[in-house]
Amino acid sequence: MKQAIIDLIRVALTRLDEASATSSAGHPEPQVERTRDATHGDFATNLAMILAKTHRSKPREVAERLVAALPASPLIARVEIAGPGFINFFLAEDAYRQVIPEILRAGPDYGRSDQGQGRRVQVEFVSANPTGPLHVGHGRGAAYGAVVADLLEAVGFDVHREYYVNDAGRQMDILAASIWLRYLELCGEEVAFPSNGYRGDYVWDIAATLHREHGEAYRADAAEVFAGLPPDAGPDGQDGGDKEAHIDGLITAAKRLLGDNRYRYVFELGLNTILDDIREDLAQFGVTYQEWYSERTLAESGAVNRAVERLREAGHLYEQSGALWFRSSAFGDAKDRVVVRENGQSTYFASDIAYHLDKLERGFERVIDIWGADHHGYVPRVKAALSAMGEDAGRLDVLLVQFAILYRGGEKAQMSTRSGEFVTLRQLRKEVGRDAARFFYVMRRCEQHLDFDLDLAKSESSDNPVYYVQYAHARVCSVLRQAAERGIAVDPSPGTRHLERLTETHEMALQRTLARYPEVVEAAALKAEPHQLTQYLRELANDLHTYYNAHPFLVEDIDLRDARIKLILAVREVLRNGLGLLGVSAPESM
RNA sequence: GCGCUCGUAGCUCAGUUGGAUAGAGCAACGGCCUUCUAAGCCGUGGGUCGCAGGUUCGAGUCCUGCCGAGCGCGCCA
Repeated sequence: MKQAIIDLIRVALTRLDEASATSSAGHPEPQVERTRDATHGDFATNLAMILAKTHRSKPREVAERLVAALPASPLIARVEIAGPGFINFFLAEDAYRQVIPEILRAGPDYGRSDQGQGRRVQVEFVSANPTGPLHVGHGRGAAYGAVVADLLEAVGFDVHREYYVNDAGRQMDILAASIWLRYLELCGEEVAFPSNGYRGDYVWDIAATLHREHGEAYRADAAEVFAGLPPDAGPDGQDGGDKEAHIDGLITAAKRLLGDNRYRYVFELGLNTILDDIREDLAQFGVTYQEWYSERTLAESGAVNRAVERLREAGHLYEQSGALWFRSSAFGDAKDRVVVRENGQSTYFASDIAYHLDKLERGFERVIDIWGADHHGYVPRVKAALSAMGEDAGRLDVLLVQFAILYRGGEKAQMSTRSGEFVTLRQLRKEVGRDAARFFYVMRRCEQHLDFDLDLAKSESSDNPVYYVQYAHARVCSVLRQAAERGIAVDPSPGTRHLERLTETHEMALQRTLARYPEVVEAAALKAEPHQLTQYLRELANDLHTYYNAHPFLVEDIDLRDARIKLILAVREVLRNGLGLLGVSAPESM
């Protein structure tokens, strides 16, 4: 509908150009927007005020000429010039009545478009290290990424969802060592567990699996393990020890005492157990991927070396005190960064460069990374690397998701401060359910800290936005059940018969809201702002509830009744489609 | 110290890329169930858009400087 108005304005512009014989070159794309205020009509454009500058005439005069040049359209009831020079369009009532048959005809496809024209977009999200279960912070990235991906798909992009598995780094070695030490404890060894090790129960579980399946085949003498290690630091870093050196020593000892094969086995057991857990956790959260991309394969395939070589050939590397540095400061980063360490190992950053190069080489037109906001400092260096290799860093968008802070009973509940462990995503799902978790996570702009009120998410009241929207859907279903019980025929066909009977203010408002849905989906997708959709669904639900309270639908007047049933069928379709994009269920009764 | 993000009603947040009189939801107060689910609806009150300048027809939105909050600033991942 918006597009139709833009087209009308374009015609008016060319007519004006022909009349005045001025060059038509360089007309800006007419900006048409929904009005905030119904007294300003349905759509408005500020075009006259923009043109007034170059035409050196008064905005209102330009507006008058534009309006005079507008072709007639059955969609438009009237056009007004208002304020400093706005042109306001009032749609004909018939224009809105087209929306119901359009929705009923399109069904699940209403709101979808081919705007993306099948262009390939990658969305990489969550990508948490497989060193433990996902916590509530990852949950927000998961929900947000999943919805952004689904939105992009809905508007016609070919979306590739990817999880980058950090299966190669030191953290994984620490996990393997942690598992092994717990295993040794199960074997009866006395172990001073390192302050830097992973302490969660899941480490015990994996150790127990190892012990159950392999008995004492992986056992070593604890005294031998800890022999000659630099001392550990205390839990809070006091006592003067070096916890990093200590744990590195433990890893080396584990590799030496177990040998390559057995160490590898422990390592893989930990990785696979946790990855399976993450995969299952996300699947139950309604989050799935096209690809789980292994960091290890990146190194093994030589991609990391190739990326480093490309930087070297481009002349952006230099050596200093034994390490190889990338001159990222020449590309907008705050300082230069090491890509290959003094000990010959490449850094995590080097893998990241290779990974992002690989993304672009795979042919994605746009690459979207969704990171926790604590990683924001890495954005400039990754973009710098792409630029330095001659790639277009503009193809990469990094969206930073702020933390979610859980509240219970008005108190922060995010951390159990004792163990320093986060609440897991699984616990959250168990407590508030998948629907509430999905909805709450995407309710706010991603740059905004999220206050996640657990009590509210669980409450069965209109205060709870999830229930509010879901109830609107259930309510329509309930009315339809009533109709069936009373033997009233429901015709879901997309015809326009009797729709002219919809004249109440509530009915016009509802149709207006329904007509807006495709615009909301498009904006939410292109701007990666799922909260626009949650916001919209609350509005639509509100319109429905208001209507419900004001007018009975199943009235004696058959024509009016049929029209009203079609209207609420359309509402149900849009609620269902919108909730579907959010990964939230649309229950038929509550 | 430097960088990124944020600052809008008592609370949680929107604000259509610079537009018209800044909006919702909670919370507070007052109404509406013999009628399709009251898990709902209607009404009332509530604002120096952190502060100060600047840009222009027009600023919550853009620029500068302060103030405040969060997060970063490793040859860690």
